[in-house]
Amino acid sequence: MDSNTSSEKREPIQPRRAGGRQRVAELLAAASDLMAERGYEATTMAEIAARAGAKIGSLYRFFPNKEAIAEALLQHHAAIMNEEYEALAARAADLSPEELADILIDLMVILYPRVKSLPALMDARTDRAEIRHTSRSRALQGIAAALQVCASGLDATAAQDIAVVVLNNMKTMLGMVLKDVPTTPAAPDELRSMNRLYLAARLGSYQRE
Amino acid sequence: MDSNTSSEKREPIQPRRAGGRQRVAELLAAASDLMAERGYEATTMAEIAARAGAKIGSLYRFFPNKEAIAEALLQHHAAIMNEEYEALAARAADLSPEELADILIDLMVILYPRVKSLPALMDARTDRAEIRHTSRSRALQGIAAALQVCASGLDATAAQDIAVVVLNNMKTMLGMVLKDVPTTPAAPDELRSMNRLYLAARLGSYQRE
DNA sequence: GTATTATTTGAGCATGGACTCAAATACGTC
DNA sequence: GACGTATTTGAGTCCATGCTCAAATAATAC
Repeated sequence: MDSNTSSEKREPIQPRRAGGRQRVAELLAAASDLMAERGYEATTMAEIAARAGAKIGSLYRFFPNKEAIAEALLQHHAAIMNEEYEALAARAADLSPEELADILIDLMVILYPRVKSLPALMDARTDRAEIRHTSRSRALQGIAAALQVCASGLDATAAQDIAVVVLNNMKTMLGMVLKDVPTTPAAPDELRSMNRLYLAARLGSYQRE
Repeated sequence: MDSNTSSEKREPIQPRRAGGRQRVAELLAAASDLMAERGYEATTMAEIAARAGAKIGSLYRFFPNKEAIAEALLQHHAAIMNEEYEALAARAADLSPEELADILIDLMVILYPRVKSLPALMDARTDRAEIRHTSRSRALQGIAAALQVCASGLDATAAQDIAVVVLNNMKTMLGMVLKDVPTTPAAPDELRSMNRLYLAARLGSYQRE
């Protein structure tokens, strides 16, 4: 219906002074917190500015629109996740399936403080399908890689399939811990044990040592 | 900030003619479909009316506000779920843990066509926490009951804990089937086998026969 | 100190969407 | 067919929120 008829997608202005860089950081932090609390849609631009101690105009100086904030946050999250999954693959070699299972199941919980708005952004019903898919793929890839390192001989396809299931377990655990979802006290342990049982069964046959 | 100062919460007008009852049904069906597609927030009252072939004024005759639609839908869903879980408990007695696992894992998928908007309504970030919690509890209770029937001797607390995990597996399966989430083709089978493994391990010891 | 440029400010615009209401119309009943 | 009531209609109100912009202010360079 429209397209790039005239107004080019005005690209974000980069801060050029220390103060500006700090503002950007504060704005992103405020946005991340708010979106984690209320969700993407329910978080207003005015609120973001207010929580960062800035005025709405400052917010729009550095971010052309709300989407841009989401993108910046996802970008940031992606970097952190990459890092973390690489670290995991590095030490997965000398882990038993059970140990790997226990590490994975808590991984999102441990990462959470650094990527608070990730769940809100992944759930949001905007476009942005692309970057969301990328983020998810990266996680799956990271998990699959760790699985393959742990169970050498496991083929890539199976690793992907298992990763999908394990990623869901990780998300479930995060939900339980955040009390997004009311849970019985022992439920996390149940989840942990299911995850362990599953990976032991699925990776057990490939285990060297 | 406000409270019930004056305007009583005008209670919904009940249709008094056949035409009215049909309208209500059409409106609810349209709302359910749209909310399933777009989510609660993103679904507008105008769209709901339009899809039902009605005008906005008709919609507001039978539903005082958007929340009321959500409530009516959840009410409806609750009834269906109750029914289904009772039926399950009735036949759980002569099922092996593995069989029960396989039935449960697909239960949401099978139920889905009749409760399309349930996920959207459970995810929505409105108040309504109460009714949402009720809905979830009912599901957990239903699952726990089936587990206890299948594994007589399983105590109620453990049944609840296991139910929490199984319910999450059910939701995950629904997500996979609906392609809410991109998945490898074999991932559903992985999930199924994990669920079976888990319930077999957890309920196996109690099994009679 | 003066010029230049980055940053801040906040009133205000534009849009969309929840919700209202008085008048018109359809239905049912006698 | 006339009356009463249920239902329909849709233009219009209100308000929240994303976003704009010209003017003020602060930082930096010389």
